[in-house]
Amino acid sequence: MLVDVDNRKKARAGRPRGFDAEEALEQALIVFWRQGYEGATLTDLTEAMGITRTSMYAAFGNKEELFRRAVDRYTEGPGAYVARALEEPTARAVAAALLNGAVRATTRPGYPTGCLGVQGALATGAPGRRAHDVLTAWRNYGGSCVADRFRRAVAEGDLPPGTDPDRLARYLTSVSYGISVQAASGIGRDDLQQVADTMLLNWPPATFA
Amino acid sequence: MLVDVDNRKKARAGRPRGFDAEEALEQALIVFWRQGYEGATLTDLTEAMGITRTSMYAAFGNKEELFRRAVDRYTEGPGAYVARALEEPTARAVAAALLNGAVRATTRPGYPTGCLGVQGALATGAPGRRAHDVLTAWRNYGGSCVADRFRRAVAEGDLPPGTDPDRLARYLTSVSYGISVQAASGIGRDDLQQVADTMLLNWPPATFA
DNA sequence: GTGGTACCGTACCGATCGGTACTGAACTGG
DNA sequence: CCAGTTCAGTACCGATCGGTACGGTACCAC
Repeated sequence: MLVDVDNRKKARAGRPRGFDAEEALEQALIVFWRQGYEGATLTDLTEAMGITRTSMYAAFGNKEELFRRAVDRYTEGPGAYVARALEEPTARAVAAALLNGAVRATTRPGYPTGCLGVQGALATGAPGRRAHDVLTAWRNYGGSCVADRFRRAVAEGDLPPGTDPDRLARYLTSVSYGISVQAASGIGRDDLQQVADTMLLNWPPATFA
Repeated sequence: MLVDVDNRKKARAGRPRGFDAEEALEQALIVFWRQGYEGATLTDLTEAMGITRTSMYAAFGNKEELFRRAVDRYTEGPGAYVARALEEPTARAVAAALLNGAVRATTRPGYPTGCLGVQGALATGAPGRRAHDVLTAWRNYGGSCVADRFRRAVAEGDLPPGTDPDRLARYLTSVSYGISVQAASGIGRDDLQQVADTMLLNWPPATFA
């Protein structure tokens, strides 16, 4: 496969693509989000994307690659609150942004409830193993970023000395994932916000060894 | 279909069943647990159960019914800690039993990681909708039982007056579901126990307003 | 024994799975 | 214009999906 080094506006030879790949990916993302990797069939996906199977395979490779691309888009779109949260100036603000962001992202009107990173491929058969691994890595990477952020907070005196940043990060992300599961169960935004608020009211939690 | 009113030891006419239905159900439970409803094929299930498709359909009806039976067995087996937790004498003991039970059940050696009730059918396509609904109801029922237990605790003065039992239950179950997701991500038992311990160290959480 | 009944295994069902070969059509560079 | 390239739609691929028809077998009541 030739690498398209110059992928700017310069028109390539041949018939130009007849659909917006980003918009199509957005629709695929929504299907994966609502139905999970295994529950989303090629027919479901391409119908939502408004293109044929052939066009999908030409543009994205295969179902697995499409899923990967959808996860990337999710990370930069509905899941972007995570990266933004990590840039907050204090550990408390990080926790608040993460929890409030989770509540909003998992109950966004017009979008599926819950979190793609949680429900996209939590338990799968053999054909979905790759997707499962992708999301497991996605979750664990996110958790490690939070841990790193808290490590810095401890070093900066922003968190009590002796705080275990890994433990605190795991606790925080657990609540975040719990919110996602509750959202997928149909719990409303206000009730989930109470969960987030409850955690923030008790922040930072005692964690003495 | 005739209802088998007298299903006790009295031998029915015809050739007796050549396998242990309970043991077969246990194996099916494990497959559903690890692969989810949609990810578990009839071939996966029957091979694990050690019986043919015909025997499975004769004994359990169809895949959906088998899943329901597996969920029931899960509730009475690995998930029995929930019912036991609700019988603890204090709200704190309830929370401790629930969290410790979740940690142990989701990281049981020889069993799949995570919780069947969470990962069995969190996001599905149309064919898995029933399974999805079954587990959503399962989770919400469990949550309502915890809320009822906390309502009693408030009435008994076991929790601070003004405590919102629904809110507290949602918070607790969220952490429990979060533990399940983390377990499915491969987080080990010790690390998950820290999550449970962290919550218990901060119990009961402040929930004013 | 004999008839009736339920279990078991094979072999198969239509439908759908993810993925592709092939045929034109639409465009660019020369 | 023409040659070369890429896109799109149809029609199809083998494999597998959940589910079943059917014939043989093992057991019970009588």
